[in-house]
This record gives sequence, C-alpha cells and structure tokens, in this order.
Amino acid sequence: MANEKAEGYMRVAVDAVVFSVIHEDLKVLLIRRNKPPFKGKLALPGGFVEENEELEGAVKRELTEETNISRIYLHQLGAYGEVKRDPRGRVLSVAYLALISPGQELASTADALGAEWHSADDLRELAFDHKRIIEDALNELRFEIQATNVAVQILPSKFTLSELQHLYELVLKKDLDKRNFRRRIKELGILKKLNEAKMEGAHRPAQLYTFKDKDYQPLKDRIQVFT
Amino acid sequence: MANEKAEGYMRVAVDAVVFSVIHEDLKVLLIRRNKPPFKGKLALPGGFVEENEELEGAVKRELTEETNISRIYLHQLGAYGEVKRDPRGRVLSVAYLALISPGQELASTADALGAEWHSADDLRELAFDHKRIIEDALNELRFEIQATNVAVQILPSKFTLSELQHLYELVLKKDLDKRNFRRRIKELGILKKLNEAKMEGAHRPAQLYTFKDKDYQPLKDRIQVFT
DNA sequence: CCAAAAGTGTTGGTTTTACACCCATGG
DNA sequence: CCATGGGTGTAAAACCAACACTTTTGG
Repeated sequence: MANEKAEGYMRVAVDAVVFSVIHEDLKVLLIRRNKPPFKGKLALPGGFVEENEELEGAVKRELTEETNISRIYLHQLGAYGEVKRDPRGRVLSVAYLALISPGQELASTADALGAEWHSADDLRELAFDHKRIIEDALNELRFEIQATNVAVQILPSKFTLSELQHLYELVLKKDLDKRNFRRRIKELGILKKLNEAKMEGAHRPAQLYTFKDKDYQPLKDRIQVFT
Repeated sequence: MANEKAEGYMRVAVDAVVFSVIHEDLKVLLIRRNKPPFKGKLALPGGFVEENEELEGAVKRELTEETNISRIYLHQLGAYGEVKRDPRGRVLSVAYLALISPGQELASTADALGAEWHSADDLRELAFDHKRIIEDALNELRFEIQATNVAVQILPSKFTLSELQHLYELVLKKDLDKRNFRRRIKELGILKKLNEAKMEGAHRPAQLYTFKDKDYQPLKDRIQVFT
C-alpha cells in the first residue's frame, strides 16, 4: 500500500456468457470482432465499465445492444486478471453467466454487430481467454441447474416435462431416465401443473407446467445427476 | 465500447480472507486500520495491485508482509465492484480465500501492522464490504471442505482423525458422528496411516495420518454433511 | 483404579437405480 | 392402423443415520 495516490489503476471490462437453447442445442452468444486485437476472431459480448456504473449495469447495457431482452439473469463468475490477457495493455475482466429466456430473437442491431449463436461445445479459437471463461460458465451452469431453480431463467413460462428434461440433458451432457426425472422434479414441489396441454405432432398431447415461483432460489434437495 | 482509449479505468485491489484454526476456534486474520477511511475499524488484509503484477501475486505479496509463510493456498471468491463501496472513490476488489498451514505465527512485523486473529463468527463492524466478503469466504470454505481435499491446506502434515474431524466440525458448525466420519473419510482413500502415534495426555495414543496427495484435488465422492 | 480420549460394527430405514408397457393423437 | 412422443410403478440394491462399549494411557 506504498503510495495510495497512484497505485492500482487499470482498465476494467465485463464479459457475458449468454446461454440459450436453440434448435435442440445449447448455444453461446458470440461476436465476430471487426478490429484488432483478434480481428476476425469470435469473442464474448462485453465492454468497458463506465464511471459510476455498476458491474451488472454494464453487462446489461452491453447486452441490450445485442438482444431484445425481457429480463436477464446474471451470476458473476469471477475476475480474469492475468497481466497479459489483452495485448492492448492491462485489462481486468469480470465475467458473468447470463441467461435470457427464449423467444428472444437477437435485435436487428445484433447482426450488424456480428452477434451469432454458436454451439457451446465446438468452440474453436476464441479471442483473449474467452474459451476458458466459457468453460467456467458451463461448469457453473451445470452446478446451478442441479442446486437451484435456474431453469426458470432459460425456459419459456409454459413448458412440458420433456422440454425440461431435455434442458437438463443438454446442460449435463447426459441422458436421464424419464421416470426417475419426473418423480424427482415433482417431489421438489416447484412446478405447477396447468390446465393446458401442448398439442403438436402426431402423438399424445403433453401436459404443460410452469414454475410456482419465478424467482431464483436454491433447492434444499438438489437434483441428483441421474442414471 | 464507445471510446476505447479513455473508458474503464479504475483502481483495483485484492483482499484476502485468511482462515486458520487456533485454540480450537476458526479464526480470520484482520487488520486494525490506522488511517481513514474507516480508521480504527477492522479490515481484511489487502492492497492495490501493482503494474505487471498478477492478482495472486499481489495477494501473496500483501500476505508475506504479515505472516511467516510456507505456502499459501488461494482460491478466488470474485470481484466486489459496487460503485460506492470505498468512500475514497471507485475501487474494485478481487477477494480471495486464503489458507496457510498452521504453526505459522504472525511475523514480527504483523503486530506493528495491527494484524490479529479474530473469531470467524463474531464479526462486528468491519470496514468496507468486508463482512460480506468473509461470509462468502466461509460459504466457499464449507463447500470446498466437502467437495475437495482442501483440508490439506489447513492441517499440519501429520494429524489425528480427531483433529481432522474437529476441523470439519468447526467449518461446518455441526457435530459429526465419530464412527460415520471415520468410515467415510477412510473410504475416500486420500489418507495414509503413519507408523506413528501421538501421545499426549492421560489417554490412549492416537494414530497419526497424512494426506497421500498434498495437491488440491476434487473428490469424486464428496463428504456428505453427516448426522 | 480413575479419568480421558481413541478406536471399532451392526441394523433398520431411506433413497436410488433399473427397467417396459399402454395412451392419445395426426396423418 | 401406424408412427410418434407422452405418461406411469415396482422391486432389488445401495446408501445413510443412529447408536454404546472396549482400549490404552497418565496420574
């Protein structure tokens, strides 16, 4: 703490790992960079934090530029502060896991910005340390989907049990047993059965459910990784 | 990302939540501040990050000023970045959970700096948002002690099963069943029985153990919260 | 011989896994 | 009437929680 007047200044940015389920696949929102460094590479959406702006505010500001948002769930992943992570100079980035409920098409500006959904698995070369950040985000999501009702943040407000199970399978990368899944998810008591069915395709209609409580909450009995 | 040249500058600090078990009690290392802001209040050890210094390097530098260290285990808790958390102006702090194995007395300089061990429970008024940071650190430690072999980082290299159990009880704030604890910890296969006993006091000597692997590792079967 | 902490197994209850068939619909 | 995905229960195995007495030592 030698010289408190001068020390410790550096640039601070935020980055968001936005997950969404599109076409039966878990996707991450990435942006094609159109200037150096890493020109032409894919990167996470993000940017520098403004004066008097909260970190979460900065993430939301950056994301509203790229999506039509109803509501964004944010969970901090941590600070990525390696000295040489940005060739322009020292930049510390605070990364967030972000979830936006679906039916949120990308805003029309998004295309101009080069924003696109990419499969969360096949991540080739990304700019900066963003590959690492996405891996960390995926692990966090895997944890949360078992320990909390974070699925609320991803699914549409009405959904079938098969859709819910599908989400778990995508995130956990594991096939789950239908009967065991249904039993346990019902035991948690967080779902409400609607008086509606989803009729689609040449088969029996599916019962629709919704979450009783749409706020984020930890579950006392976590959902075990089945089968 | 309007003006990349100017935006995003702020001061960045690191803070460490150092836990240790002393006199059968879980303690946190705190420093009495001798200048404003929060003069006279207790605060976490920490300070500003220097140019070209890694975040973990900064934490270690700050801690070596206050303790005689053999080795420090660090785990990042996250970034604390509220605009108004520091009355001097904007300071983002990256907080770390830090563990130092015991027999590490505070260095002689420590006293001059006002460093002291305080019980991790009774935390009165602390400077900044440090109370919150300590709560987060305790939760992280509770998680890790069940999911990893992080106990390595706290115990002396030889220890008895009672000492190990005692550590778990302190961290989890819960009495554990002796027989169940021993069965499960042995099942994990991470301990090695030594050809030594600890003779102390008027009772049967206790078998000494050590960790087979002194590196930090996740456990596949996590230790359940017993009893 | 007393006090103190170390050490050690069994049982009943609960939880978890594995598994296969009928149902409702559209084409 | 066929194909498709929706919906349902049970039995065997694994796991967990609760519990009390004997051992070794020093004083």
